Amino acid sequence: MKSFSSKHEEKHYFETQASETAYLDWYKQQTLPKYDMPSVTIDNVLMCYNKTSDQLKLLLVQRNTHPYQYSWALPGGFVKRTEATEETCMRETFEETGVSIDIHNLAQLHTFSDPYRDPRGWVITVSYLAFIGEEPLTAGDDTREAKWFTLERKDHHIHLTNEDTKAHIILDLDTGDTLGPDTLAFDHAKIILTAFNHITEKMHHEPNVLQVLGEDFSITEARKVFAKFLGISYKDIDHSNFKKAMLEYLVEVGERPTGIGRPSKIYRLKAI
Amino acid sequence: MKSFSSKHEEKHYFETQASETAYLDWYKQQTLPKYDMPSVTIDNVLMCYNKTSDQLKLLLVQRNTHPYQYSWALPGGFVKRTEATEETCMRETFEETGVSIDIHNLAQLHTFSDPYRDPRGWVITVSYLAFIGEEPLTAGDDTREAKWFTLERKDHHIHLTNEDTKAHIILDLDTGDTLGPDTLAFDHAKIILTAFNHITEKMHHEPNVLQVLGEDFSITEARKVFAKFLGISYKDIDHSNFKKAMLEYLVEVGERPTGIGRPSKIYRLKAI
DNA sequence: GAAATAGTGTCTTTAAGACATTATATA
DNA sequence: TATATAATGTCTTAAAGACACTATTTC
Repeated sequence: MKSFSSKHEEKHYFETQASETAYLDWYKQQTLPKYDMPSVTIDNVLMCYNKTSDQLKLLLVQRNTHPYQYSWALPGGFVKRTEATEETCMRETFEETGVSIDIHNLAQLHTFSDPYRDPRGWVITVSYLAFIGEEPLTAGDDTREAKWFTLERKDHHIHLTNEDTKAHIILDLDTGDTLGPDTLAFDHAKIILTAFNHITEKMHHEPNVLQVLGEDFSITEARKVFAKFLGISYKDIDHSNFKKAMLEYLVEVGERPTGIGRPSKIYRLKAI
Repeated sequence: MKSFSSKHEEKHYFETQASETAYLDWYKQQTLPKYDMPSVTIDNVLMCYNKTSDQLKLLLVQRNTHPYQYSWALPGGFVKRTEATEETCMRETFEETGVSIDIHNLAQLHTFSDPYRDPRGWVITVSYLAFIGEEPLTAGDDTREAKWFTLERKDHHIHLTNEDTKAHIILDLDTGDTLGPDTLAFDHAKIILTAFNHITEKMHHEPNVLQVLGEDFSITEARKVFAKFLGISYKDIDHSNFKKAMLEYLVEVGERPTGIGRPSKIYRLKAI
């Protein structure tokens, strides 16, 4: 075994002279100076759409402990040692809604790192956006109080409302402020607005939002989803022009009776 | 002072009954279960453009220790307890190039979190993109061996070359593989490609890349920068059409003789 | 047939692109 | 005046949008 006259010489030897394998073996045996490290979490903006009620939905979880007791928060949680953040997002989403999300349907939004964004300490969060095709009947176990909120854009505000709990949260689209009677925990208002703007900007060229409609959907259903993000009536989106623009991203897969009226053709998002 | 019959009861009291201030005071006194926490770093894709040589430049630092000894890496470093990642990026960039970057000229790209992306342990990195208007004569202190690489797009490859060290790195734009004689450390090839694609996709609608030209620049200079990212000659970008499209984002601020030929008008990026 | 819903076709306006012309400098 | 460089103008083509019309269903 090699011997060294000083710790510094040993370090220099392994870092620059030894093989990489030898270096890594040595490195793992060292007691490292304890740097301050942050906790890392993910937060997921999880959306779905209810065709029957024509409502866009966002999942929120009510906090029953400090900090932000009684505020609403995005589903999320701590990243584990062996996970990429995408995997954390999928795991947490499954744990809280029972819904499995394909990794390709997950979009990373932004990493929020204000060192004081969590009053308990240093927590950095990576935010994600996911769409699911159906509203699960029960979102999460009862203890965590996960609820689907209806998301409505009106003027320069986003309204988040939940019938069960009578909760009502209002976000200002321009300033990012929370105005409603109820509140969002941490910087989750910022995350939700980031997600909303992300979708609204990109949907015309990458209409992944339509995943909220499930596998198959009609042009009119797609118009309804778009209208939610634009804060207008779906009738203000011209069927013909919309179809012309969207057809680039869709494949026709059949036809479906629509109750009264002419049956609608049904489409599917093209695989990218 | 309040007393509790069990630790659990105490926890429950502070989390749900006490005031938030009381909760936080209590929380900070607790010895917390040591969760595994990652180190968090930033990596900065720092670009500039040399008008004289018409070359796009990217800053890389050669590693002289394991792991990835002798490979080239993006400038970056560990996030400190009191910093947002943007601040870390600005600090590290200043330390390594002497250049101060305005926070508004920093764009967050993506957070890379593969738990095994660093052979030494768990390191999550937040990547940034920054443009600086001038190529500093000396990039960083000598010990860290920071060098400006010329970035050239040819066919489906990106060539990174440095004259001093004769280093040459080739990246495949389609697969993301590193092909050249020299190599990039960690997943930095992926980060550079993310940055390159980010710029190329967005420059027509948000021409922040033009910050590499400094405050004031001509239409032709802007065409030359765009051409670098498209891998074509600037003459293949029609002056008239390009100006028509860009004028939306520019303000005319004067005129400048160009040596031979008609003087060019000079422009500045509109403040958003 | 009336009402409801969806799909198709046409015309207008606007933006994108190709290309030709004009303007201002230097040698 | 020739040449280099940059700016401007015109024409063509393609995309975006407004609007009218046709098709298929239920009551």
